Amino acid sequence: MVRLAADEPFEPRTVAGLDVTYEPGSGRCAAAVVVLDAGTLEVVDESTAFGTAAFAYVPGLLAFRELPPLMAALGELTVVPDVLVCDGYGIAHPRRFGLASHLGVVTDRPTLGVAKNPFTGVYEPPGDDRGCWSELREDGETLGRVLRTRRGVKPVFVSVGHRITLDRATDLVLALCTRYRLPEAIRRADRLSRRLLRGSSGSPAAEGEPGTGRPVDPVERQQARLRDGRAYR
DNA sequence: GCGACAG
DNA sequence: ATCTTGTCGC
Repeated sequence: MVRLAADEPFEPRTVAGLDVTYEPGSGRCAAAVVVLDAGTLEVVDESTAFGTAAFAYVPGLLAFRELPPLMAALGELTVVPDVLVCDGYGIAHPRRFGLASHLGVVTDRPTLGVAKNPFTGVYEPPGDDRGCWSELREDGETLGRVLRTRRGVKPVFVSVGHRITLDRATDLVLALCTRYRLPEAIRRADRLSRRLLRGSSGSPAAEGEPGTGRPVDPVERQQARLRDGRAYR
């Protein structure tokens, strides 16, 4: 297994953005993963999965709600991304283990979290220019950064998930924010999951690629990959 | 005790 | 997260 040393340059070639969209009334949801070329930001691969929320949203338990559909979607990818950009928090969590942390451990991939709203910790507003940031702290420790990705816009909250430093996470987020407040990878995943959920009313299991000898069910396919040691190892 | 609280 | 039009500003 290839593992980077703490001070080794981190040059991801592919970056995955992840997101889940929910249907208003029911617990029906759609997860999407969009993989971009880290240099050109062009789409390299994308995958989706339908799901049903197992329980109502509870602050602090987001990972347990979104991990299943996100893992199902990840299992549909044809590539293993170099880093996962999650919609939410990593270490900046009441128990220091948010969605990005979970996804990192389960996939054994570098991960980071980008949140649109504050959760836990205190901070001062960062400067108005793109790239300005302030520390998100709690109990004398640094949990993440409040980062301005565009001049004058509301900052985002960046935190480490797994196998990445806060410096690299910050750099990567800025590199992914070329035109909007949020990283391009997350915006793409958001759009895809929305489109998927809107454009389907009945059968929640109409996904899959026919003709391939692999399992059509996302969960089974992911399990098969793990058995073969080909995914996230 | 009360309020706040990622998506 | 989602319900939702127009509107102000760069």
